[in-house]
Amino acid sequence: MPARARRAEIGVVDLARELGVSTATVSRALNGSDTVRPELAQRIREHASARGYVANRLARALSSNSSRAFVGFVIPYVDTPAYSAVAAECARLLSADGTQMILTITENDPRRELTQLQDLIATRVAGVIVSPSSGVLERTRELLRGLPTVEFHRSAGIDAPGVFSDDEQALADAIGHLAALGHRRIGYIGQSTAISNGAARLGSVRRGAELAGLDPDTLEVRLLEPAASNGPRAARELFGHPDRPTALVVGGGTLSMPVAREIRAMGLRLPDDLSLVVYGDPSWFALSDPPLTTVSVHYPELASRAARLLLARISDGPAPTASELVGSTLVHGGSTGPPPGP
Amino acid sequence: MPARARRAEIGVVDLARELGVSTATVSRALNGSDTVRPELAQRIREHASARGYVANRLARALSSNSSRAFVGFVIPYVDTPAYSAVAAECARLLSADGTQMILTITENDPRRELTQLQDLIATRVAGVIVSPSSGVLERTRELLRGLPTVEFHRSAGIDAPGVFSDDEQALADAIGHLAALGHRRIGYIGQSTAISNGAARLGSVRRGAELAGLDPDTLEVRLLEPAASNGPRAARELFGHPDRPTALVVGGGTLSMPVAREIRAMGLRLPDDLSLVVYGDPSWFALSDPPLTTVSVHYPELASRAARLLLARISDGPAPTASELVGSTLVHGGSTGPPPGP
DNA sequence: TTGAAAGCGCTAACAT
DNA sequence: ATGTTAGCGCTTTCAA
Repeated sequence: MPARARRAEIGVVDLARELGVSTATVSRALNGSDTVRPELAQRIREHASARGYVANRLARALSSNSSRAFVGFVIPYVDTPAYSAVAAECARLLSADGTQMILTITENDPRRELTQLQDLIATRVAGVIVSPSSGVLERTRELLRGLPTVEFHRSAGIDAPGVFSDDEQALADAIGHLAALGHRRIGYIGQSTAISNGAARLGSVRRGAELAGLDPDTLEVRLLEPAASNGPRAARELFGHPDRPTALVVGGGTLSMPVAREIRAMGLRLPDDLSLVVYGDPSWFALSDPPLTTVSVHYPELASRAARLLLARISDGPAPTASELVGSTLVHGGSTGPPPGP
Repeated sequence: MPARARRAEIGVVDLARELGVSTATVSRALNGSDTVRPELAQRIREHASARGYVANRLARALSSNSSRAFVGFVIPYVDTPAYSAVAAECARLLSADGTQMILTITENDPRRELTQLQDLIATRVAGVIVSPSSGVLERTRELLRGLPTVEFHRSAGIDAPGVFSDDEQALADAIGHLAALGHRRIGYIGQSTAISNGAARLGSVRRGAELAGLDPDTLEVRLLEPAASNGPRAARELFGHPDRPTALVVGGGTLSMPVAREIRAMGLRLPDDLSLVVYGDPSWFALSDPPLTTVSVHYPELASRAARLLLARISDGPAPTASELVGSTLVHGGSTGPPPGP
């Protein structure tokens, strides 16, 4: 017969005792069940709030075996607008729903991703919003299939609904724009095709080239894992010699800033020596002189859709099953112009 | 006699039954208690992992009335490096400790801040890392006092240890640098003194002026709530006319980018028309031409100290009580030079 | 409409 | 070193 530690906080039993009702009635009143006499319910709620009662979310979630107390938010990084903007908006919307958001950063490491997902399941999260790593493990896929899941930015190839940026048009526009200016040798630095959107974006760029009457095979392509240090190296490879392309399109949010910095550090003038199109949030590239032409992704829109999708999935209603696309747009800065004359 | 829903997952009782031991022994083995015969413990752990057992964190936290399952991370915004870099590092370190981080965004709204804190307490978080809003409510302070708390960036005036950027030297250096270049009329756009570090930074700037032999009262100061839209307005007020200061120091991470953009939009050339010093992470200002001189804050260092401080506070050892300061440094870009000639 | 009591899955006090 | 059992604080079934 254990003698547990003192109980500082007040709980349903206290309320019940103080009001001369049962804990069941208290619980029902506090959860807005309609089987409690309205006047009683009112009295209970008032007393609870007067006593400063706050329900223990752990106990609540453990008891009602399924609850929406927590959701997991699993992303590779958070210190880039592609993720931080989405994290902010999701935290906002979920908080309004009374759901707490557990943030985990995979650093694009599949093993960490798996571990974190297991831990989230151990917390009995109602669902997860996830932007998968580039090498999702099979076991991770299985776990995700057993959980209300919403993907964003990247897909792990499970059949969960997701929210993705549709860059096809904007990337094709970018190539078309460069071709119209007279560029014939165009470089592309993008994400590895191991990442779902890496493949899609490369496809869009190639299609854009075709539409513009260029042979897609003449594109000078570098596909990278989305780590900051990879971008600059690719930039030096492509542009570190006189016989270089006259234009560059960067197809990844994490790559854009480092590549742009490297280009700048190499002393190439925009757009005189090189025309540059980056990817992401144009406001981050507005300080550049000239401001950079950007494939602009609408992160807040993407975020609110992702959050809404998850909320719908973990609610009682019909679960949405279709993915959603948010179109990006080409925003003209001043970093593109005619190719340098011979 | 309730007949609850099916139990899909396996639990300690299953393991105990299958191995012919008690649940207590299973629990002890799994938690690395030294009172279990090593060989048995080993067998239990192997069996558990073979059966894919994952402990229910909710039950664990509820039972052992105090646990380190969760901590809260309460910040005004997350889509700016000052917060996202810290969030990333804390998530990393806490995750390594097996602690899950619940992210909440206050949007600098004191009422939301209070609600979120109450919800975190309801989840029985082991502690919170918090960057308070500008108008922390008294009730919020009380709650924080009852919780292992670590502050960063800003202080709510409770006596919790915290990690802060010490900008005194760097800001004084900035003013000194400008004065040495010949500037006599210097503008300062900073955060409201309602925010702890707003007051500190203003003090540093004034002291820097004194040291440089300038009258601090000649500084042209605008103190703002840290919302993105306030910066540009202040910039226009200070520089939207011919009789303007010749230099500007911005003393806030959220203000720097918008102010710099506005300066640029106003057509002022750096450093010919105006010398500019911003605040934050220099890599975000490196794209500018010239790169901006920056009071550079060491966010990752700050973050790892905050996480470590919280981990120490919620551990058994002696609780750290002292705040830590991380010095910032003035990083010279090319945005500062002599004042324009008459 | 309300109450009694059985869990949710785990940990820990006490006994052996 | 191991087992028994009483909780953690809530929700929910069943009975009244």
